Amino acid sequence: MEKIKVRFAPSPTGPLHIGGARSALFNYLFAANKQGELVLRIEDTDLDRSKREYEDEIHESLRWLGIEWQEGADIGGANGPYRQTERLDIYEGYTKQLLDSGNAYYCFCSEDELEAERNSLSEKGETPRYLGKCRNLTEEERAQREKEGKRPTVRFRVPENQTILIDDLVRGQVSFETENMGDFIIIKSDGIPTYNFAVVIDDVLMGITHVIRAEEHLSNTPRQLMLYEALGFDKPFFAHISLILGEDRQKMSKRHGATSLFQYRDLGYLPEAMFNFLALLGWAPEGENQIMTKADLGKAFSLERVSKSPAVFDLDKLNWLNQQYLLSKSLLDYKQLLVDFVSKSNYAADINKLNEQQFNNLAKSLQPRLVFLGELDSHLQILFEPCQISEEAFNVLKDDGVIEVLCHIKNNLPEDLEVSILEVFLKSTVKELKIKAKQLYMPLRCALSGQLHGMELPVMINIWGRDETLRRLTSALTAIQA
RNA sequence: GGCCCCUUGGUCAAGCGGUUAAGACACCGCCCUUUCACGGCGGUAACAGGGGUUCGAGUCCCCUAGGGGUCACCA
Repeated sequence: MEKIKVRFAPSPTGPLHIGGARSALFNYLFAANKQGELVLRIEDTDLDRSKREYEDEIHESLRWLGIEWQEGADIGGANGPYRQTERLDIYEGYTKQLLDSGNAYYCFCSEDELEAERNSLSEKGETPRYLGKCRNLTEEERAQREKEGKRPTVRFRVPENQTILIDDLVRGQVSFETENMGDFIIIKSDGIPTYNFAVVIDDVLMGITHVIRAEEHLSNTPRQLMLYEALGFDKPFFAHISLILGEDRQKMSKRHGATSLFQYRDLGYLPEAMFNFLALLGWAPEGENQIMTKADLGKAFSLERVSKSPAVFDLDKLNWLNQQYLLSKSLLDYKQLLVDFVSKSNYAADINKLNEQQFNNLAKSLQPRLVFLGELDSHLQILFEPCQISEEAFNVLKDDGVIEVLCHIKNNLPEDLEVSILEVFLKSTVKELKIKAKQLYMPLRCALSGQLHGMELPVMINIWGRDETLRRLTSALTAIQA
């Protein structure tokens, strides 16, 4: 059987978004499942918006996610170049072929004219489209316009009254009528091909067997199919996957908060969690297990199980997955994660001052608590910034008996603040004062950290040291009595 | 607006003519516990509506409604 080959073809006009990442991921998983190959092609025909830095960022984002490809702009390959602006001479021959066969023609209409045409059609309730003004220009008319200095576009002549059928691997058979399509531009007036044209030629020349892309491309597919036909190319299989929506069921956009992959990386999400999460959006494995490695996912993936309906991006689930992956790290790996993450924060120096024992305790205490590494900051703030007592914490401190408990601790705090000694001390204090554990730990936590939640008290006290701990106790007592 | 696609709990989703309609996240409750977490156990909650087809419909067909996509010299 022919080797499966898929591609991900982003436009370098911005950072890699969640949706793009998911398309890349599905392509990758499909290839992995079939022992196929993945091509990474850069569709940079929008000269104004394409930027090399975005291209680099997209490559970097994909690598971070854990996606690998066999051919691409950054690594080359046998079917390059992989940047569309470097393939202009290739497209030229096919344009000529289409022009010669009468499947394409020059169009001299101005953008204003075209817009006016679309508007008037739209007002009449019809599909805005090109009506074909330049469809049958004579040689003379053409020469005349050229002499006037007009730079033409090249349009594809859409066959009339035809039904174009798409056999889509996820959506089944979808049909479009050519009558409301209008001749579309394949070469812009600056000589650069449009997406619909370049994509067809590249997919064919690069040997792509399966085009897996987002649903927004579904309505472009009939145009591409006509191009395959006119050029005499064999068609690949198509699979259009549904979109990812924000919580308000609208297409993901900036107002949905973090939408680029790197924003999640910077927030401290793990690539393996993101990979797992994205794979589960719009696809479901056969079993009930949700936590799956890259290899598991590759083994299990199939287009038949890809959902047709759009999926809402569920941050709660991502958070849960991330926490699960964080929890599964060894202490050593977890510490490395903390070190890397904290190196970019304000507390790098403070962390550096901790001895190994303290850092181990910190890491162990943090591991079951952090959903994503970005939450680290608030914990370190409690540790290294002056105490700010929150309103809820203050309410706890106002309870009966709190002052006695805090005073007792203040007066009896051991000299040696070893964590195990503190644990024993707190436990015996509970017994000694004949109170419930909660009546000791909660007020003490509130007094020292100003918060209701946080790391184990002995760990924090050990890091603060005797002076700082006493200072915090004193100031909390003062605040209560004020 | 035209065209196309989609519709099972709040969310992701299993189901592919006969099920007590899975599972996961979230939520709630209980347990564990040295507070907070982690963990364990349990619970609430769904086939958009209306017509058909069929002995039987979440599953097939039609209509309606809702949502989404697309109609560029953007991809």
